[in-house]
Amino acid sequence: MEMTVNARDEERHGSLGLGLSLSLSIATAAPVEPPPPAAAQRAITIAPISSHPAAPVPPHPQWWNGGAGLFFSPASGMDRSLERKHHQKQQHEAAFHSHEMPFLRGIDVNRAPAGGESRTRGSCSEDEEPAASSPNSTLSSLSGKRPAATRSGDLEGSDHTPRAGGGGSDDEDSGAGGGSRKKLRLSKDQAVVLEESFKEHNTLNPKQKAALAKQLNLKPRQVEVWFQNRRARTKLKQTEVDCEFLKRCCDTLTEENRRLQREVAELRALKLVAPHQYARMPPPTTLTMCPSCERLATADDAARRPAPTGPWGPVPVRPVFVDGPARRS
DNA sequence: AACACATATCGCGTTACTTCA
DNA sequence: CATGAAGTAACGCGATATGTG
Repeated sequence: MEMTVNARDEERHGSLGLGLSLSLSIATAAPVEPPPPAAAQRAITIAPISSHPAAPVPPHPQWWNGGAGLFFSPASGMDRSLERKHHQKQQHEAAFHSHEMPFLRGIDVNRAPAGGESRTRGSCSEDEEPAASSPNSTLSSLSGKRPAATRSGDLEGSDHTPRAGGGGSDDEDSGAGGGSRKKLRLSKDQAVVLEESFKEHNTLNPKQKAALAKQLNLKPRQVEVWFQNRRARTKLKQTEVDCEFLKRCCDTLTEENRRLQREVAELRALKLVAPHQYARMPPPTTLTMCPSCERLATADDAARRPAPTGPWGPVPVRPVFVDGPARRS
């Protein structure tokens, strides 16, 4: 899906959160490419953002609905740097005040950590905590299928995947071209704790990261990676939801366009057949723009439609992806 | 103050591995 | 059992922010 490219642009420019540009001409409503079938198959919980204010919504990219137009305020107008600062400050404060994460209590899924790690990107103090094994995790294949990536630090060479032949101290063997990307499967308990943490805040400050890693007997880097992937998943799901939503918007506008075209044709015909009558008629259809929702509407619409949420009818509500861990049925 | 550099973190795209139908 | 698809941990890279000399 090309949306990822747009999503990156969107992020870089920090303007439109949709990562999709819906260019709709009234005359020619551009068809929106349907999402891949996989997107439709996945179970996606859609919660209207306006009707469920208490529902979990993506933390800082805040959407608000402006009718047919979707608006995006990146963290209440903050740019990315400010947003990050703000977020970090928020989290530091949270860490200070709560001092511990309630969901971390009673989690002892792994055994005691053993050994350290080396990192390419410098040594973060909390990252230098002892690494841990994950006995509850499913161990990946122990035979390397390809040379380890060039990133010598991180999880490569870590000891969280014990070797078949015992040992399992430092897996430097992975670095010298013969290693593999050792992928552990997080245990259910670990995943649950991470999910709980993610629900509270989708980014972690170093303290939280370290605490979480310690509690789960994971490396801080693993926690970091998990959160990064989790954010990516959330964004992907939201993009899929957005795609569906925009498709529906497109369909609606296309139908509206057809209706207006028909109306124009009828009026033209009427003008040809009975010009006198036509002259006495009030202006047939006035295309106006709703000031609040920026929706094109006709005078007929205004008279005809009830206005529960907007001057000219219900305002389309952008669905927000409310997610849990993705699980296959 | 301006600059260079190191470090940390992020998003994104990708890869490789695991799990399951 | 083999296989393909889906899920996901981990990686590489570039961008950005921050701290330090």
